[in-house]
Amino acid sequence: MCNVPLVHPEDDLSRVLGQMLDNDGQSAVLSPVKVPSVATEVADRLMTAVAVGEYLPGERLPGERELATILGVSRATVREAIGRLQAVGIVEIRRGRTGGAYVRASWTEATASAVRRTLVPRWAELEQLFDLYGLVEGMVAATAAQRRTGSDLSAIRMGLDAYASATTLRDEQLADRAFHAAVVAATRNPKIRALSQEVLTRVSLGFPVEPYGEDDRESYQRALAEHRQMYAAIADGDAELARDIATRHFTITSEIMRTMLERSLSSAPDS
Amino acid sequence: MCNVPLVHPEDDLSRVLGQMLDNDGQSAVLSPVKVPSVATEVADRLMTAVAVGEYLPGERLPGERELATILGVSRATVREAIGRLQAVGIVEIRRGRTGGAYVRASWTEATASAVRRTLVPRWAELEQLFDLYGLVEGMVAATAAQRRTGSDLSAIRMGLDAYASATTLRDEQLADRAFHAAVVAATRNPKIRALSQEVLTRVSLGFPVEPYGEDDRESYQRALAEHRQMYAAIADGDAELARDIATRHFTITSEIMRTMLERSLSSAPDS
DNA sequence: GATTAATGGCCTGAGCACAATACCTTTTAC
DNA sequence: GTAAAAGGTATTGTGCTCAGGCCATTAATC
Repeated sequence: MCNVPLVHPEDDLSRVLGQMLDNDGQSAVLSPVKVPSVATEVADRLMTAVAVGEYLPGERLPGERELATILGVSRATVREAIGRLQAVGIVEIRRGRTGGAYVRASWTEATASAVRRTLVPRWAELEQLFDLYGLVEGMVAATAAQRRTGSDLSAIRMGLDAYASATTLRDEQLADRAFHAAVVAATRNPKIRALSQEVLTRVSLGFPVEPYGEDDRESYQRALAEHRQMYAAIADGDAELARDIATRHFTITSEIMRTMLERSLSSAPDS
Repeated sequence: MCNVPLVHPEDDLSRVLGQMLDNDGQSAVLSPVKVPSVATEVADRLMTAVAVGEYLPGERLPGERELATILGVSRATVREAIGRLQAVGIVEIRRGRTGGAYVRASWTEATASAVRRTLVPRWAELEQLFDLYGLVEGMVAATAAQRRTGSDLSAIRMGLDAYASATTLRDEQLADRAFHAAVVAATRNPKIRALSQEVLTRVSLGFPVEPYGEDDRESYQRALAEHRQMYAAIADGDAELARDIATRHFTITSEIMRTMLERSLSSAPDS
């Protein structure tokens, strides 16, 4: 009654950013309001989880009931969200005792179809996002180089070593995440971390786009080399070098997206 | 039936960013879902408009019916949103023929109260946002320096000249907006513009925080000098210089916020 | 000074998304 | 073969939002 908050008191103060990142850079202030449904929000979260590698191909998402509890929504809403991931080919749903939503592992026609339906209409927008992604990650790396403490550095080092010694795809992926997480943490600003993760999600559109392609040794070697360079630059406190390396490094994502797009177009370029 | 989009097809692809920028940088993927109401979204839009200078102190926002039409929501929703801005002291509502929601011009107790209720509980978060703001604007300036075309440069020049020759507060403000808008446009990426504007809004929390303080010549001179330096750096294509200048320049905002906070605390530090 | 127009303030009813809950069906572990 | 665990389905209630009309207030206009 006497404590009406400006927006949301605790949970939500910056969601507007999303709204604006959508409609190009136009002043969206006077454009029609569009509030996402809860189901859409949940679908976004799950996509993000997959994109970030929280759930790897072949792994199972939490059950519907569990997700409903965790997310604080009804099971019907979770079902609708999962249904969208299924429709788009991100997960495959199995019934029965060991059932659930499993992240799709390999490239199927359903995946290709999903790629066509999502990447093609958005490609122009994605080009802008790739650009932004590189810039933001460059900013992150440069800031990390300037601010990293000794413990930050050792955390990054651990991620690097783990990545270098990874044998399985899973280890590789985990180490990659740990490395980048450590770099972002070295900026010592949680908001930067949030920005970085969000831009990644927007860029990847829900597909696992980290260099986890099936046994792609070339990408791995390149990523490893760039990780090493990035570590060195951050250790030296060379912000500009770190920025350059990071900006280049994260073009991997856009290249993967490009590859996916081309593959989907060549496989069955119909509707 | 066969075209289920990943998230939203057209209107909404990045809103999640907001959600995540809120909850620190924690992995918000498994946290409870919170979808904003339409009323909250509208309140955010209006706050943004005021923060960005779309409506200056003393000016009137569009009428309830008009806003409802423009935003595509019901009048009841607009009313609720405006009610929040009023409760928080951003606007003052007048009735009758020339009535409407007027942006509060001067420092009132209601403003002080609003500041206490919004700034104080969020100060730690705001410090992080100030930091992010400077980094992002530095990134913008550096990118602009690298990519600006001749026409970009002349647009920036126009904004600079207009700012230098501004006599009224209104002119000053408009020129400042034009200058910064031109710089952002020079990055040639609408997504960058969206990011910049959003971070500004989050930082300013709905208060007009640009250096439009009542006849503050000192701030004006400083801003003018920094604008000149920034223009020169961008014209020279000196990305690093532009970055440094911009990062410093945008500390003005955080300083103004700091001043507001101190003023509100000294005036009536009760609830 | 009376009229009129423009505005905010208020109310009602319909529609819809979501939550809560129970129950059914399928599949697998034991 | 049975029980457990998971997805599939249906029902009901609630709160938010919209649409629309009407009232109250103020100021411009005649």
